[in-house]
Amino acid sequence: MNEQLQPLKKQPRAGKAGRSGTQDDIVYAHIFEAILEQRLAPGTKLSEEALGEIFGVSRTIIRRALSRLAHEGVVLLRPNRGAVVASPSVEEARQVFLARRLVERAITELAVQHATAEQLLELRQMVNDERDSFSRGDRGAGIRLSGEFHLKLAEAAKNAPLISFQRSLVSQTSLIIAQYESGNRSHCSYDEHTQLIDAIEARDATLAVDLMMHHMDHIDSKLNLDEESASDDLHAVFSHLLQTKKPGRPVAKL
Amino acid sequence: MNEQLQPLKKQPRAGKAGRSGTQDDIVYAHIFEAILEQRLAPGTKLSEEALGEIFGVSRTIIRRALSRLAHEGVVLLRPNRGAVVASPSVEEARQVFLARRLVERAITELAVQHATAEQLLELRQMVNDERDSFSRGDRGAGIRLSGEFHLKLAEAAKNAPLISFQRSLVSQTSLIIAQYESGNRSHCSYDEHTQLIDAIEARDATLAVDLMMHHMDHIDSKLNLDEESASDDLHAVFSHLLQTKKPGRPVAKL
DNA sequence: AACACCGCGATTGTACACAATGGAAGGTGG
DNA sequence: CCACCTTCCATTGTGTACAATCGCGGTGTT
Repeated sequence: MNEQLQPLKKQPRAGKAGRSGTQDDIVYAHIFEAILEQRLAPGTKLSEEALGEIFGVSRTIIRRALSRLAHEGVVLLRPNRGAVVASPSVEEARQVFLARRLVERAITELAVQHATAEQLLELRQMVNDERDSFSRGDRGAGIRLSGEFHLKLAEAAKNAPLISFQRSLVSQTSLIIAQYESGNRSHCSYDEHTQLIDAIEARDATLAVDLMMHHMDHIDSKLNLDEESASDDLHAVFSHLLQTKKPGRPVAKL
Repeated sequence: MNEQLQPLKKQPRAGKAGRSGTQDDIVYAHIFEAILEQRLAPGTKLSEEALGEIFGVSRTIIRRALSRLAHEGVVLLRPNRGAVVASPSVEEARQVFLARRLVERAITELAVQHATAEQLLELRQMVNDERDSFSRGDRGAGIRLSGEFHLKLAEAAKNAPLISFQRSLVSQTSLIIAQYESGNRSHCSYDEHTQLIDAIEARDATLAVDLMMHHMDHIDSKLNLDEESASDDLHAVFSHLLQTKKPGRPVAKL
């Protein structure tokens, strides 16, 4: 029953002993990462007790983490029925992408105004990491890092509500990509990220926004959202019916 | 020690007794309302035990409600120090308003496309309620209803992420208005709301967006955010220092 | 007299025990 | 043989007890 995932009990805590409040974040981060890297498939049931045992904490902590994940839209919390990894429908995916275009445009404009040299440097570093995991063939990490790039960009926009919203949107986008990505093409071409940074550094708002919008187009076009999504869509439809303890075994009968 | 606030124990619950899952929402809604109607001043400490006694539920429920309020930005959750009513700084207020302009523009455009006749009717009804509480002199309810109008409009836009974001923004805006509103002028002139509905019903996107942007301007202009906010700002700065058990008594010495 | 240290009280953080809900399997009647 | 109902079990929802942490006041020392 226990897959090994991460044995991580509470670590010895190299730093201050007082910050016990980090346990939530550890659990949250690990589940989040697992979902984005598709080690947890959409529709998988997230039992509180099982997770508690895995991470070595009580259900209280797990529950908080799940609640937070639910608020960001990557986990679906059904009353009295437990939590499952969200499986966004095509319509939900469309809504997320619409909202993202909106937010990304605003963030880009603001980043052109406010981004510091240091932040631009950090952004370039992230693109490097991204390229590394791509060449390493680590698809999951690639998706995650690509998301973190957009989140970092949001921070450069210096608007707290937008950052928070962007975090939620990026999370859901990553989930959607993991679920719907068509080919083996790269998810977020890091070239585009580099060009974007250049435009921002040049303080060219028009160009930057333009690049960002094209970037969004490219992400869209890599997904099977439009018509041909029948197969994946079907999977999404059924995935929340199977109480998939053991993913990969097709239980539903056609 | 016990101010009377709301004696409300758990109400007899006209409906089913089984749906105890609503308790969260009840507590959440009441605290939220109390904050928006300024019965709870910014900076007021929200003790879990006290709230639990007031509402007749255990700390577990209170904690969830507070966590949710914190996520929406109307409550500040300090680790090991408890929760206080948020007191947005001028800078934070600016960021919220910037984000709102963005979102309101998008929502308006989408509402023009998607609003149904029924939704428009509901919106008109809400404006009526708003006018009523204004004429009744119930400022708190007015602020709340005005916020609910904008939230309802977001629902007409039919985009779940935007609705969720708008809820958070409206909450924070209401708090900001409660904290910074200058005169006794009406917060959200319901005339503008009516005109907005008309424009949406006429499917005139340009006009509707224009009206909405002017509406935002008017809200801005009623606040003391710009320069003269010294006094209120000072209050905001100190308010999170006083552990105000008994609000209304100025403890800090100028 | 002022600073620093130590212990105390109050409040939050965590874990656990019990109650309640929902689904599933088994039994019975048509 | 199928459908419906009943019973049971697994899992979540809630309350509460205990432990940890933080701020505060007293006391001793320089």
